[in-house]
Amino acid sequence: MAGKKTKGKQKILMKKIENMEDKLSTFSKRRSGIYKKFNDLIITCNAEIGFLMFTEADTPFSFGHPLIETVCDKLRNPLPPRAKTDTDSLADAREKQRIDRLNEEYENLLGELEGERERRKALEKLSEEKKIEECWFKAPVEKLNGDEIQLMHDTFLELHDALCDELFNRLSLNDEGTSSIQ
Amino acid sequence: MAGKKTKGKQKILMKKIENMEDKLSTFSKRRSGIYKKFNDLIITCNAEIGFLMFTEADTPFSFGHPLIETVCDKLRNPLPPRAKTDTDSLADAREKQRIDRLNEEYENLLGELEGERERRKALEKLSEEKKIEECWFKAPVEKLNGDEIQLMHDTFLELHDALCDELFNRLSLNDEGTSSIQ
DNA sequence: GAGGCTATGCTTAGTCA
DNA sequence: CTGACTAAGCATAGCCT
Repeated sequence: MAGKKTKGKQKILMKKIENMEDKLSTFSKRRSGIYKKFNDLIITCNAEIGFLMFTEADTPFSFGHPLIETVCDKLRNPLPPRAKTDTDSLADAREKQRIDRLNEEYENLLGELEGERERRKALEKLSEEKKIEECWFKAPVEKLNGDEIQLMHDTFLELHDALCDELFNRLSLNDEGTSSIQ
Repeated sequence: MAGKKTKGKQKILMKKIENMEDKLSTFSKRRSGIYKKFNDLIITCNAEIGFLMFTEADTPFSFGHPLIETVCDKLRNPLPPRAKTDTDSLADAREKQRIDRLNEEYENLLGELEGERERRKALEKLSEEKKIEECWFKAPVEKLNGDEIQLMHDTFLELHDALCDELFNRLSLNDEGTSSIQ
């Protein structure tokens, strides 16, 4: 065989993807990839994660383990800072590490705050337009037992089919040329 | 040449890493990797991201887009100003002062952030109550408008991802025959 | 759009500094 | 912890269905 079947993964320039279809595809695939990495960290390092994301169109996505609220609550009640620990050089070393961490956290917190404001604005907008969004899927999937998770999965597939049918019907009626469904 | 220089990346079982040093190393590296992926999504797809994570020891890490430049620089240059010179008592004294100042600012920032969070959560709750009343999977799909159905569809994909991940993880764990999730 | 495939770019475990 | 390096595991862009 001379030619190869596909070009394989090609290098992509780090810039905004203008083509809408490419962008949606990339977004979806990469989001899945990130979620998988979240799971890895949760399992291997026992981490707790809260994640919120909005697309250009303000479509919300979230991920939380355990419940996203639990993670957020932790931010409100940080561990009491150690007042003093100047026992030995080892303690000093720890202090230094702590500065780095605190610095990093402080910078990130600034971003977090800014992000939080943006998100609130987005939510307000959604709320006004009565566009209810992500709620139930924030349920702690991790806490379900095997049967429940299977049932949920099955139910999902059913509903997904129903949605696809509905979408298909509407697209058929509306034809194309207007805003398409993602 | 007979032997190879390193073993390269070896497959890692999806289970909790017990060795503390390995765990810290893995955590740090993977966290960086995830941040990089955040950046990719932000740039290519213009996404807005808020991320919060706690280690077992409740060490906080966060990431937030807008105001991202600061965060990104921080990722690439952990600590620009000070070199990693060895211990100097004068420097140590300053470090300690810095801790207090940072802590103070940190607390202030937390307060602000909490306010924003409070408002956002209130909004989220409003949205949630409205939808969680009825079993979501019984919702009459036909009665949703275009935007709602699109949103619902996306949300299902979210759940599906979560479910698949969960199933996958449980299968992986079962294969290993060890402990439960987390 | 989702799902599957393939080739290739990207990430990272292991190791040392 | 941070950084660097290598090799191999993984993720994914481009295609196709």
